[in-house]
Amino acid sequence: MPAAPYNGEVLPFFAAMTSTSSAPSASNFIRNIVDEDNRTGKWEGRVETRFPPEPNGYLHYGHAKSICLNFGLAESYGGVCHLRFDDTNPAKEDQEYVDAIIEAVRWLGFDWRQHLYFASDYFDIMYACAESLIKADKAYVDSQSADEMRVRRGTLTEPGVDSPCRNRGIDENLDLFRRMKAGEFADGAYVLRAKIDMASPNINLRDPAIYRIRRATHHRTGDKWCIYPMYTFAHPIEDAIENVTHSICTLEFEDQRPFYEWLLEALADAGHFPRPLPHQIEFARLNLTYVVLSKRKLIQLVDGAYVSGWNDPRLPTLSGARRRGFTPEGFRLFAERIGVAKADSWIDMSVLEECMREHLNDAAHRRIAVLDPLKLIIANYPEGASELCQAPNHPLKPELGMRDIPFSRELWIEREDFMETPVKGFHRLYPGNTVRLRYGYVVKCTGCEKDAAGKVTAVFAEYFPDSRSGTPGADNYKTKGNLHWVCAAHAYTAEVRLYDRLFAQPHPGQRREGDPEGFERDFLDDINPDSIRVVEARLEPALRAARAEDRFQFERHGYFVADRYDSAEGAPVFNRAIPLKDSWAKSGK
RNA sequence: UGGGGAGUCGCCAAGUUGGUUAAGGCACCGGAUUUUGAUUCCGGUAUUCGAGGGUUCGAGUCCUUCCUCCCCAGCCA
Repeated sequence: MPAAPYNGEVLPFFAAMTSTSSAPSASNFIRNIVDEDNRTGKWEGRVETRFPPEPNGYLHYGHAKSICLNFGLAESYGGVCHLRFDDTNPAKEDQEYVDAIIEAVRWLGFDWRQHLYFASDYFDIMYACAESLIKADKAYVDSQSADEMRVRRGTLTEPGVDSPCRNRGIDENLDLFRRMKAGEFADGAYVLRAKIDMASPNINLRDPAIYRIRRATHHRTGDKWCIYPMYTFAHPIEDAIENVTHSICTLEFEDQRPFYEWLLEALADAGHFPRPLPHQIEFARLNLTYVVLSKRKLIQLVDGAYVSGWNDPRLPTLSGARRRGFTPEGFRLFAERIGVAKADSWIDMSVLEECMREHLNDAAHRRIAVLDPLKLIIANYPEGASELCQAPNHPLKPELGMRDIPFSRELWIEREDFMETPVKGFHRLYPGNTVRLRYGYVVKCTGCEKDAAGKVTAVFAEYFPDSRSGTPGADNYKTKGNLHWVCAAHAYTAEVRLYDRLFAQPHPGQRREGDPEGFERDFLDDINPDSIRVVEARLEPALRAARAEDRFQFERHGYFVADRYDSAEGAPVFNRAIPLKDSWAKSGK
């Protein structure tokens, strides 16, 4: 069914929307942990997760995996998932991103109910936590420069050495920290550090910095603060404040978990938080072929104008996906299908594409579009005459009704559906062959007309008046070919963008066989030069009424969506989300 | 060479305290239906769990040695 513009309602859960999947959630290590917690009663049955983006960029496919994981987990255990903005670094963040992130998560169909939070709302509590750490002699103010700190941190194989400030007295630490807050010192002059163990084999435990002086206007707190907590310190506190039970993050934070636990234990000892404390669990982030997901590379693509912007349909951003015609249901299916584990893995882009097809096949109304028009003239059809043929909106769902398609003497057919001298196995139009014009008549090709350059300019055929679809005579005709067409006199001519994968290589920028030793390949060199093709297509008249974001299957072509930005009332333009599978093309013709 | 993780079919991924023939999905290959060369539907596809030793009546699951890959030395998240 055509998608209505988003109206603020939460989409029903995927399982209820499609007939293609009702598989229960597969078992995974996180669900096992939750099951075990429920068995022991650790959280008294409560499941509370959170999706905690930093508002410093646009969400991409990788975030979709995390969103589906966190919200999906809460959903299936009757819990809640918070949407929390981890806005602890004012230098990088902006309201523009929080708006875009909210829109994207909502688009995916998830509901955080009243649980919309900002780390910046906790700055007072975080500050209080820092003071109590100092009072417990578990934090100190360091006056070393960043360089000095780096040098004394040691290396992967050598222990670090204590800072000269490590044994500063509690009162002095408290005084300095308060003055840091009061704005008495320049940026970088001091930093608050947790006091743990400079010789720890885990570098994250070598007295990590937890508060820094940073004069920058925060998008929410303005200039109220000149000191800001570091992620390391802020995140566990955010989880604890919100009573999060399972704090799910990606693998690179594994080494951070000991600190997460050290901090929360210390704060629980000081009476800030009750036990049990939130449990950090790490999973492998999404890696997808034929695309890049790193923020740095996405920025290069946008800034370098390799794409039209953050919502370019070829970009793996969620705003791009939406514009492309990908669907929330498709993403949920995808998340379910790829699973969750700790092993680094690469998912092939075709898996995502197939998920989109699966949902779209179920949801999209069928329409007819000729993307590369070639004139077909039915010589024995009365000139000036026309009639209406009927076609189902969805062959698998007769209840969705039919629509009328005009038919007359001159039609547009797909250029690739005609061959003057057919290759073997070709059963479309060629001189002497008979095919059915879908929903219309059976027609016999009689020849074609060519221009001086030898290019076919028109194809001729004769129709069988008693072969019309839906009439008794239709059954007397058997054809292998079954072509789509659009009446030339009634066609709606519109721009259609045919998108393809952004990169031509599964691993953009990765060294390939044959590359000279030491050669550094630039991922930009692997951009697919044909990732977009714009055509002027001839569409069946009904398509003129399509509204922004309406999705269709253009029969024999693929799934398309009316562009949400460039479509005007009565004048939609379309984007191809994904082509249909084509075993004929795949066979090499 | 310090620490933390991971290695089960082409790609993902289940595999409870060791117990008959190693889930499932995708892809792929057959075949059936089909007015989309689509969809749908059947059927097939790991004597083997990174490699080698060992324990055991029995090991993907326990022990051991080794190999490979990923992450960590921001006052980023």
